[in-house]
Amino acid sequence: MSMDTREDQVSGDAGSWRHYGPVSLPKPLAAALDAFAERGYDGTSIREVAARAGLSVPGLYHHYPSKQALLVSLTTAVMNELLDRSRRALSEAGPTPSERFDAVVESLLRFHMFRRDQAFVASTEMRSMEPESREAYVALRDEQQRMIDEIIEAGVESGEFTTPFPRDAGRAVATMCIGVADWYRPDGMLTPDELVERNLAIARSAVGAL
Amino acid sequence: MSMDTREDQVSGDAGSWRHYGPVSLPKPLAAALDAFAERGYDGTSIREVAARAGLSVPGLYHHYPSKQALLVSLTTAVMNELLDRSRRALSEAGPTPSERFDAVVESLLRFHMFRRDQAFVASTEMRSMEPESREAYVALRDEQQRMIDEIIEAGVESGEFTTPFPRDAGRAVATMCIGVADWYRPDGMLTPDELVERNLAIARSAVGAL
DNA sequence: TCCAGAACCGAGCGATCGATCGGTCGGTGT
DNA sequence: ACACCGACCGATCGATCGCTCGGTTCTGGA
Repeated sequence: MSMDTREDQVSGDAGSWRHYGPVSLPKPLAAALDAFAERGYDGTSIREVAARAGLSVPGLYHHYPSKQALLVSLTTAVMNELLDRSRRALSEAGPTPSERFDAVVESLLRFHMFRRDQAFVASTEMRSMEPESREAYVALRDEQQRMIDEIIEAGVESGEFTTPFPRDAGRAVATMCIGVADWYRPDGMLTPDELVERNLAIARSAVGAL
Repeated sequence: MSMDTREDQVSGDAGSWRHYGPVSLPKPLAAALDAFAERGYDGTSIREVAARAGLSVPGLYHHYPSKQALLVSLTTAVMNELLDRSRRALSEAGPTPSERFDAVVESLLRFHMFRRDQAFVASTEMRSMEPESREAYVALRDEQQRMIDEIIEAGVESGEFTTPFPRDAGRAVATMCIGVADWYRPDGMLTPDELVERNLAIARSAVGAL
């Protein structure tokens, strides 16, 4: 199927950071994602993943050396895509903190809608990851948080944001965006665009945007 | 130890809704709580729980009929205490939506700080609960959400809150409060009172409180 | 003093877990 | 023609899972 060697880790969509195609993950990873999202990492057997991938158990182990490797590949791909999209959103945004804030928050919101399962699995199964992989994941997560915090601080300095508690507001905004993965349903009453508009407005008021 | 028959489910603290004593859970439940918080429900063996409780496996099964019963008792106790404290906070609060909003949000914030592990386990292990128990849990959760939503709606009607999206703001506020359990650490730099003050201010601005 | 019942335990049940062994099979290069 | 390799699988490994059987020990009331 693939004409090149490495296409595993990256689900890289080269289009706009706003556009989300279907998931585009190797079949075993997609199977693991579905199973982990439904039953959790420890609640999912390697046999279940193999069956969903249309493989035997040894067939699955031919592609991935362990159950843990499935989880690590999954979470790594998730965080890389999230950071990549956030950076692209920032690079297209205007120079003011307000514009940059809107860009990152919108990117975060959209990601947690359209990559809901991946984001959910990654954040809930952090504790199932071995220390080394978990630290790498946390580092990427912190990087995302830092992006938000720095923009908010810049906005407070420039006077565009009036919050007396920039750090706490930053955490609240990130929590709200990540929380989208907990409740968003594609068949909900509001369109993604409407949800982005509303939650972005709430995020703005949380930092005291004028 | 206990002078009466039933003291299991309820950890009821009769004092102020603001005051939190130590956890006060039967030893097996406390053991299950610690283990579930660390490794998750499926990642925890019944032997691990028994060992932490200072019991043999049959000794543990003498008190609780199944692993699932441990989880159900735990989550039921959590939600009952949360709702009880929220209702007491409301009953002590003034009549205006602003006062009532502050009371529920402060109660939610404090609960997720001082009952961090219980709240965390309850919300993350929802999917490990059998349908019947999960529905009961979700019902209590929805009741808590409804408390917030109704207050916000009343505040919008009275003109005290200016948010154009009351439902979305309500979800954002609840998400922020519940998210406290994800990051709060007792040895953090800010005191619980400071964190309540800051996050309450953020919650107020999320609903457009004047 | 006796005993009923609560509280507990060592041993082990069948089932399932993650992982592996020793292969088969089809396609590719020479 | 033949060696080779990636892709895959049936069978099974030892370990561990949730749970139970058949007991023993502890304790308070009659």
